[in-house]
Amino acid sequence: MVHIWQNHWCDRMSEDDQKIIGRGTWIDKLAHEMIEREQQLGRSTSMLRVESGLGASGIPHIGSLGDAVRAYGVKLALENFGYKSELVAYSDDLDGLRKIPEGLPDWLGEHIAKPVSLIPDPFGCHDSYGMHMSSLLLDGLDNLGIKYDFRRARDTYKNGLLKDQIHTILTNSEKIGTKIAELVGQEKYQKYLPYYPVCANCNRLYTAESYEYIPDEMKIKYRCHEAEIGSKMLKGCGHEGEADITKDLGKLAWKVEFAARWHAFDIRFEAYGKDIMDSVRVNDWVSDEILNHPHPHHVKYEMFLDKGGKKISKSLGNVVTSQKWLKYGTPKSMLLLLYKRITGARELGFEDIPTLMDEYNEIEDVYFGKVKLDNEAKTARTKGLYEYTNLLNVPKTPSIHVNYRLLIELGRIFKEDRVNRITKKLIDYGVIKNPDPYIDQIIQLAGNYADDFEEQEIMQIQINDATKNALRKLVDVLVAEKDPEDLQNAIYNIAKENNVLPKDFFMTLYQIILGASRGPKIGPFIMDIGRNKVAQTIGKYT
RNA sequence: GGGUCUAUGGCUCAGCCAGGUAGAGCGCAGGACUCUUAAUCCUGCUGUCGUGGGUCCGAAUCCCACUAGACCCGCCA
Repeated sequence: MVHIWQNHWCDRMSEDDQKIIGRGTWIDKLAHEMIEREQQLGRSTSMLRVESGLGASGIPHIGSLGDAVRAYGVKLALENFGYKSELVAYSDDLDGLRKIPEGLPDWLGEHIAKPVSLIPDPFGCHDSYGMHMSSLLLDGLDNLGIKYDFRRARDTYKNGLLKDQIHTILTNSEKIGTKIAELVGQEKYQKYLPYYPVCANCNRLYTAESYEYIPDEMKIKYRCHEAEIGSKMLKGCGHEGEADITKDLGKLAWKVEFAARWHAFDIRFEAYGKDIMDSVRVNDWVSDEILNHPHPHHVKYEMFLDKGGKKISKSLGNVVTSQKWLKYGTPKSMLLLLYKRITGARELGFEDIPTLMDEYNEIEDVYFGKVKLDNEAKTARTKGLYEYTNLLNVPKTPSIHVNYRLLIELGRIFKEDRVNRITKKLIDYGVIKNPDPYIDQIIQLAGNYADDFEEQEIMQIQINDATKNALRKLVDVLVAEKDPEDLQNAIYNIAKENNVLPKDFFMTLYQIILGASRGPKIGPFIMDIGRNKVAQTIGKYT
């Protein structure tokens, strides 16, 4: 009966031409749309380049990483459809430093408004502040196995790669200024040129105001005066100068810069966060109408928010970074997070790691056919998600699955010699058959999680005289030579003999030994820790 | 002023972006591990899917309106 209906539905679905595109994920759909659009535009499809911008002004959080990871996913999908593609990772290291990120030294204050690539690295390991921040992000990408073509704003401008675009934009500045006001209501570019030179005297960016462009010489006239950065007024140095747009340092304003880059690098796809939606609208127009380069295909995504629903700020210190994530979760758990979906607001925290770790195992089971889903399209999509999570390079055999939450629980209990003890427990439980290097790794990760996110059960241990007597008896038993299998019973009997409710006695023991109100079966557990050691601990309470 | 997202069990959320049986964790109830307490495991319970319309054979899912909350833009990048 049911089958007949399902066939009926399937017929319907195929009549509606619901063919699965690529591997059935949003990534494939996006790549497909993109290819169709390029064909309609009649542009060459010999190289479909995708881009991701990397902020370089603060500690890169998982959102910045997500932009690049997802762009890479699109690249993979394009290749899967038979096209050549590459990912350009572009570091905005000519952006000026606007405020000192939390936790970084105060002396950065004197570098406010300077391009981050001209500020010394506070950590002392890279050529500049900007390069340090970019490197953190690139390191994150490397850890995930993502390949990219790295480019820097500083080199791009210094080598004059954008000079033609800058020239065209500046000679059309009036038209652009009017359009910006019309599109987003921002009027300043009706007065000023959308180009910020770096002041040759004081190295500052936003204080140098450009007031005239000399097309024949490709030079900008500017004066360095006071400007408002954030909520603070910043004094300019009063310098007046000329900047050569083909080689001197300076940069286009964001409202027009993407367009210049898209044209110069021939970019066909770039995702963006909703915070720069307006800039993208303007840039699309500039790209289409001023530079005659049909703008790249886009997809908009929501920001990652912290658990309180606040925007994760790049300049705040305490955020979810890929480096911290990998302390608790595998690279694949992070890729799964980023490839699962792109739409929707997301409140994100480390507490999502356990779910993702286990979810990876679930989709792996689907991929290898161990678990069947009812719906064909969903099966395809889930398999596709698994493939992208493995960057289209799937393992030949499934990994050994151990529930991550179980490992966290065990991690809270076993702190010393953790890997060996937990492995032994897992074998006792029948979860695994033999020790395994991969499982060792997961135990480490879950152990780190247990250590850093221990739920602090603040409780007062109340011990009455009867309990104290019982505890003393127990210590006697523990230090004596005794057959371990009797221990569970012995504890139970000691409680009863001393008129203590077994339930309460066990709880007291957990509180003393674990600092928690519950725990594993206590007899074997005490044997695991060592009788003498437990006797000592209990002794302190008698 | 402009824009986006969110609303699903007691709690936290997944499912929605490619419509086809309403899901998970926590919690709660019962059971298994020779006995009593707990880890763990198994089973079960908890739903007018924010409101009102629309499309469809079929809507948590797509469209429109509304309500409530959050966020982004209107400095700058």
